[in-house]
Amino acid sequence: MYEKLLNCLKQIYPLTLKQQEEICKMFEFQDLPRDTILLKVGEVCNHTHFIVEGAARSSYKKDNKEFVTWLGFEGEFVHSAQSFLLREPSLESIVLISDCKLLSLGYSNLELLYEKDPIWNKVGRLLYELHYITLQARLNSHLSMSAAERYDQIYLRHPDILERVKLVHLASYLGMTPETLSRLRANKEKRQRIYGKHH
Amino acid sequence: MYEKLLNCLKQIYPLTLKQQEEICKMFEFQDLPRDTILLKVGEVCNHTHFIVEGAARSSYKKDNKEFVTWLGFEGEFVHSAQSFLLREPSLESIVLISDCKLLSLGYSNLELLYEKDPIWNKVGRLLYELHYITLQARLNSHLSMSAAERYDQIYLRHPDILERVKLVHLASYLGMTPETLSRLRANKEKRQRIYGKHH
DNA sequence: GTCAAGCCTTGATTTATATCAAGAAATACT
DNA sequence: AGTATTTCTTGATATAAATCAAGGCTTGAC
Repeated sequence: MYEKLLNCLKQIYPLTLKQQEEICKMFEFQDLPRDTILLKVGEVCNHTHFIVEGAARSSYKKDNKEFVTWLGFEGEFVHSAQSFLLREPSLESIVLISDCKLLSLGYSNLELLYEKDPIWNKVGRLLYELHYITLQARLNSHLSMSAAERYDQIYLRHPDILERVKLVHLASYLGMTPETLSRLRANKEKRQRIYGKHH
Repeated sequence: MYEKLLNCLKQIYPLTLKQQEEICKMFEFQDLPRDTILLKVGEVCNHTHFIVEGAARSSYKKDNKEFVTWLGFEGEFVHSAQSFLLREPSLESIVLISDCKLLSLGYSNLELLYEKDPIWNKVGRLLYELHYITLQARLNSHLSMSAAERYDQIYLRHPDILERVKLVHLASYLGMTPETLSRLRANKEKRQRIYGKHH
């Protein structure tokens, strides 16, 4: 149960057995059905959830439209960074896309960890550094890529996502309408041939 | 000279006098003219620069077009996160927009700090957490806002930017062409009146 | 198996923004 | 000061993607 979590953390930084034990004690296991709402807009996010199995999405609404800010899968942490870290009402909600096994860490438990052993500040720092780099790449894809390029990129890197996430949500995550995504999917082969000529 | 740096850090986390001294020793002062290239694409970013005075931009090229990923001013740190943290060739370049006074911290000196006192891991973590939240807000503005809304937002929050940054670069930073930004600027009052009716 | 609900696709049309092009302002250069 | 270069504005046109609208699949419920 805790293996995946420990693997994830050990990839960031080597941990002693004692440290591994220490951190596992802080997490609480949850087995939740699909469509469970982990966090609502306006609530303060009090947990970060490590996804052992399943998938989740973060999103917010504006003008009655849903905007997906994040899609998370096995081996990743979910929370509203803005709410969890700044201790303010969340601007986004978090909902399970499929049945999930989660390991959840409360904010106060995380604070205890930070106080107990400085190693956790280091792990936290490294985790956030990586998240930042990932997010920057995503922002760049919006600055300099077309809808088709963004679709092709995710198709290449995470083909599995397409099957696990509803079209509407993937479209929103990629910053386009479901209709556009549907058409891109249908035209895939055609585009591929055209690109081939140039590159 | 070091005041601004220390103020910035102390706002993140309180520092003892000893710690303040310790960190200041690690920074090197630089007074550089506008258009100085701090980092080229393909080089490994070996410093993070704290801007004491002046402004800088990060950007990359694609299809001969420049995309501005970041604009930085007094009181902020500049570096290519991807290159500095992952120790790889940078995907973006960093150029000074105006004459700048910088306090620059080498990667190896930062590592020394991290080893010397665990407090710096905490400070680093908090800094990156904040950066992450800021970047997420920027991504959201691309997911759910129109070009006009993005312009109006920066106009409200950082009206000074408009005067300090060339139109081309601000446009790129906001994810639009210079022509579009120019027109938005010209239409500002007209839009304001229309918004007024609805909100 | 049939019906209903939700999800995806496809087509026609509209719209925001990009592109292309030329001229006007501003800035820097000698 | 006067010219050259860069930067900004404005207009005309093109285009990617959104919106509107309808129909066809899936999936699940009874």
